[in-house]
Amino acid sequence: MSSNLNATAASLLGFLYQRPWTGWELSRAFEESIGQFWSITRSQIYRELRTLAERGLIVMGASGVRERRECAITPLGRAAFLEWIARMPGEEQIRFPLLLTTFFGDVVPPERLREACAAHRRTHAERLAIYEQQLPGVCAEAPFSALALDFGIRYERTVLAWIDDLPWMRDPQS
Amino acid sequence: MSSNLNATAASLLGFLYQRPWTGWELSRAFEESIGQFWSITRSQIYRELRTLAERGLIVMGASGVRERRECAITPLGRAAFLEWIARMPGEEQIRFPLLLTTFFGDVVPPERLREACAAHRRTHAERLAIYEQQLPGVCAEAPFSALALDFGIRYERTVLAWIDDLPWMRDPQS
DNA sequence: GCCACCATGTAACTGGTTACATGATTCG
DNA sequence: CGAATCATGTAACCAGTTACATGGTGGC
Repeated sequence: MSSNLNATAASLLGFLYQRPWTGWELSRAFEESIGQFWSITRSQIYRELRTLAERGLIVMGASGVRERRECAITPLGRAAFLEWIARMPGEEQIRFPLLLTTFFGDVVPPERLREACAAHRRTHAERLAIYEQQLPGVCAEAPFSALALDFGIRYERTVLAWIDDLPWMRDPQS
Repeated sequence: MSSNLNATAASLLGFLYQRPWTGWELSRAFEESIGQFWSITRSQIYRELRTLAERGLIVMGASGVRERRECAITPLGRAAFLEWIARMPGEEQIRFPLLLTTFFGDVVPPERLREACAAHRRTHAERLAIYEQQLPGVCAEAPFSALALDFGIRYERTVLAWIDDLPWMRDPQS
């Protein structure tokens, strides 16, 4: 078969594997689960859903209220997903602007470095708190998701520790 | 001014800030330094260099041997870079296929999970070793780069620890 | 002097983001 | 009932990737 799925389309199939969803619901589901490590925008979701439908991997129901349409996976779609998910996953890809700021830090005013790091620290601390709060529930209900969530927790802790150890975040005056 | 630089173009200016480079050299420089956390391909480099030249932020020298052209930053380019680098950096973005595999792991044959994790473990261990070997030199020569490298080291250790704690990597038989 | 490999670049395609439009719902 | 907000989707643009072309260089 060698279904030419891209990872974004495939992960949509992953959700659809369990039950039908609308585009909007999929968007929310991503945001609330794997979104931090596989982010996609709504526009992309709708586009991929369209092409999945064209290829017969899903079927789209009739428009309900407000153009809302449920998408359901087909047997062909199930087969394509199972094939995709069992393949060797590619390398991760990270784009971390704060690391660019650090890398070129010798031309950045130290006060800006401190501000930027402090701001990032806050959002990472918040995310960590949310993850930790979610963990017990997810562990009980979706053990595989919990393993991904565990990565998130470890990742956020790593980022926080790194920020805290930056020279301009430790010295009272740098 | 509000120079509309994207992060990729801006980081090229960051290298050019110090001295002239050719496109090829920039590509190597990225790979060997920040590439893991801000990867760009050669095609992109050439395209961005062209538009930077059109906007007067760099000048491109005459073709030397084999079409090779040195690019040099202009005063306008310097100003644009300084402005860009002092702005608040955006959120990081991660796309980690192995996490998708894990997230949807309940439909993946355990043996495949083990293989995939083992393969990733190897490449992450290799990267960690390289980073650790580079650290002393970088610390001495480019302290800001060393801080970014330190993030890389912490990150790789986190990934390795996470993989090692996955249930299918610990149990003798899962 | 030929073969393999390294260096240099472009073009076309695919995927991701931003901006916009508009129809339901809710709440004061 | 009017304003604010939530839900739903499209279109256009921009960034990133893949595939290709071709000219030097170095080793045998």
